[in-house]
Amino acid sequence: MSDYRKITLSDVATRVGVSAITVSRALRSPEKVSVVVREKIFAAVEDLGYVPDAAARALASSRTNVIGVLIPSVTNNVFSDVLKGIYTGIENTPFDLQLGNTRYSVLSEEQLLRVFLSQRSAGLVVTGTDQSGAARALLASAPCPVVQIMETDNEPVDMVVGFSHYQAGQAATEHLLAQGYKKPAFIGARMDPRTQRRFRAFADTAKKAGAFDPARVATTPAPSTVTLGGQLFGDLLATAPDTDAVFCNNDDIALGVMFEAQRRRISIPESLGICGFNDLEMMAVAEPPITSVRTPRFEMGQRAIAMLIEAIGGTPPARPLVDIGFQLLRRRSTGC
Amino acid sequence: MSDYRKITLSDVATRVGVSAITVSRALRSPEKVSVVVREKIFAAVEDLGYVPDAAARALASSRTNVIGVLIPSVTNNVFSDVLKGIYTGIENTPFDLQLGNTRYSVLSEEQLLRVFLSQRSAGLVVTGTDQSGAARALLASAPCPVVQIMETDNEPVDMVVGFSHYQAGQAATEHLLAQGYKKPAFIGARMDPRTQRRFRAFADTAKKAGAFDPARVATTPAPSTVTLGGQLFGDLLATAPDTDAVFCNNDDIALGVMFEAQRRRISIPESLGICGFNDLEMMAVAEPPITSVRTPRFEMGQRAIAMLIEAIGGTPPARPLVDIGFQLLRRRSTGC
DNA sequence: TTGACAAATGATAGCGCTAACATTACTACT
DNA sequence: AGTAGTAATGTTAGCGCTATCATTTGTCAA
Repeated sequence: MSDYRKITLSDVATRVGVSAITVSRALRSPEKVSVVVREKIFAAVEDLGYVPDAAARALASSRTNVIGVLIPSVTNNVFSDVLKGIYTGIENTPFDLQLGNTRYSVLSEEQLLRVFLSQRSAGLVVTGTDQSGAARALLASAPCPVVQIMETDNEPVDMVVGFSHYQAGQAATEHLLAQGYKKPAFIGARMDPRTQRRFRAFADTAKKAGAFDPARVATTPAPSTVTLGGQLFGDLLATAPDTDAVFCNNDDIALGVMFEAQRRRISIPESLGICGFNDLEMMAVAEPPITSVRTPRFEMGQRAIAMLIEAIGGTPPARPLVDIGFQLLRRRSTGC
Repeated sequence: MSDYRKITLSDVATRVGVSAITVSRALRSPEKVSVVVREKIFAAVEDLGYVPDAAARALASSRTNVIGVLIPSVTNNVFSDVLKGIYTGIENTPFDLQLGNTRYSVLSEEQLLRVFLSQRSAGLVVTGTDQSGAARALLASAPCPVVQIMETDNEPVDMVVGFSHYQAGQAATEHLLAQGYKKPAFIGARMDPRTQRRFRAFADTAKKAGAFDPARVATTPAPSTVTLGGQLFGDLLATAPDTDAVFCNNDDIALGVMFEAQRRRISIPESLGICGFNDLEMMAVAEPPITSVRTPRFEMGQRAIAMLIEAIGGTPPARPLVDIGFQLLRRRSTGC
């Protein structure tokens, strides 16, 4: 690779005996080049191992094949599942991904957005609908399609794929109440906007049933872990020992609650009902299996990219708002 | 953004009253520009909201700020922890990340490598040391620094940050034997090269103690999940019901084994010892807590990027081979 | 056969930046 | 004051590709 000269368009052109622009056309819009020439060009490309220079193309055409993706965390299970869907969605397309980690900061998000826009991204995927004012303005006037993912509770800028976190929280809470639990609690970590909507749903629904007590709410801004779930459950029992059910922020928290309950010999589901969120794969096989709300994370990523690519191609989807739904999975941890 | 003309270097230059190249220098190597001019330039950049065009820079300098990262999976916990380290490592550096998902295929890996090399990546991070012959050749003659991560068992191409999976497997197996287990089993999914090295260590170590029985090995090429752990454990008990300990491929499998054992009322650690691998956060708080081998995944990513950036800067680290070690965490699941 | 028109190909310029060399401004010393 | 030497800035050209417009070739009807 050291004394290796880069193979360029004109190398291919010379080899075939045509001009560089014809090679460019053969690669970009093959239908504009005669079949004979086209095939000779493809053969030469293969032969020489020509790989187009993305930077040169971007500069010349002032377009890129880069889709910018803004997510708040690279480690969180939720987003890695969404990412997997996104990666699957761009497979066998000419698009590349550029990931931006906002770390749950609207300011980082705004800054990354500026970078992506200045680099003429072909499209953008952003998480949630709670951007800063400036960021929303940037998105609204972005020269490329934008998909917001994760939630449908707010008004989207362009397209959106998600589900209603409020409705999901409501469904979970109603389930706990329907199972006969009288004193439900909420445990939440990393109270991001979506978690907050779920909490609001919990509070509203419990209130309506006369079962809401602010003492039965344990939250923290720290990122959620199984350990933290156990600790918050401990805190909760200290202030509200009569708690008989917990709606957890997510499944990590729920697992922590389960382990801590087992440690304290609190019987699940008799003395304690547990409901998680996201339905991680292990929830179904835990002992006992844990009730959770399944969120179609992989599909969300896939759909988002599919819509984006369609829109980049010039045919924006008829329905720019996709509610991908959720599903309450009733399991033994809530007496099912 | 629609009828918005891109702000370029010469816009800034005109504003300040210098030539474009001076602005370029002020941004690239500030020490070559007088303080007075430099500050005026910075002010103008801020003022106009100038953002350099990465494509133009790449084309002109035939260098990029893109570090290519090749990992076999975007969802696996192990790699998402490594990724987190990598992301942390490039924070506040001028570098961007481009992720390539090889999906455990050496062919995909080779292809992605070609793309990254043709796009003049500033540096490369690749997973493992088991590339295809062609890929190894590409890496060996790559015009940029390369860091291999995850394992130190093989000869690296350039730099490497990892640990010995063989030694880790040995330590785990010796621990099971030392705890008095006589009939240890191995359960593994997604038998990638690193898992295979751990298995080889298990087999060698058990053999040496006269405790190896091929009937007590359950593996599958499918990706590991908690559910799969439970199933493989069931299979294992069907063929080797006298198994008294399990060394698991990873913690997901170990959790599955634990839940399945609980379901079958097999007491842990009395009738069954369980040892996992990776030490996911929840292992310490599971009930019972599960013995595992802690692997410094975050640190591995961080160190890898730090070394790479040093090398890109022209000062390759003195020791290009970093064994970052591992740690056996003895917990109740093996009677500790 | 010729003209009209479409299809196929080519020539030219320029995207925004930096490498390489050229020039000018400044400093220090004889 | 003059000169060498360095620091600061400028000029020119070109990275590899594509947009735009120009030209050539091919096709078909009259």
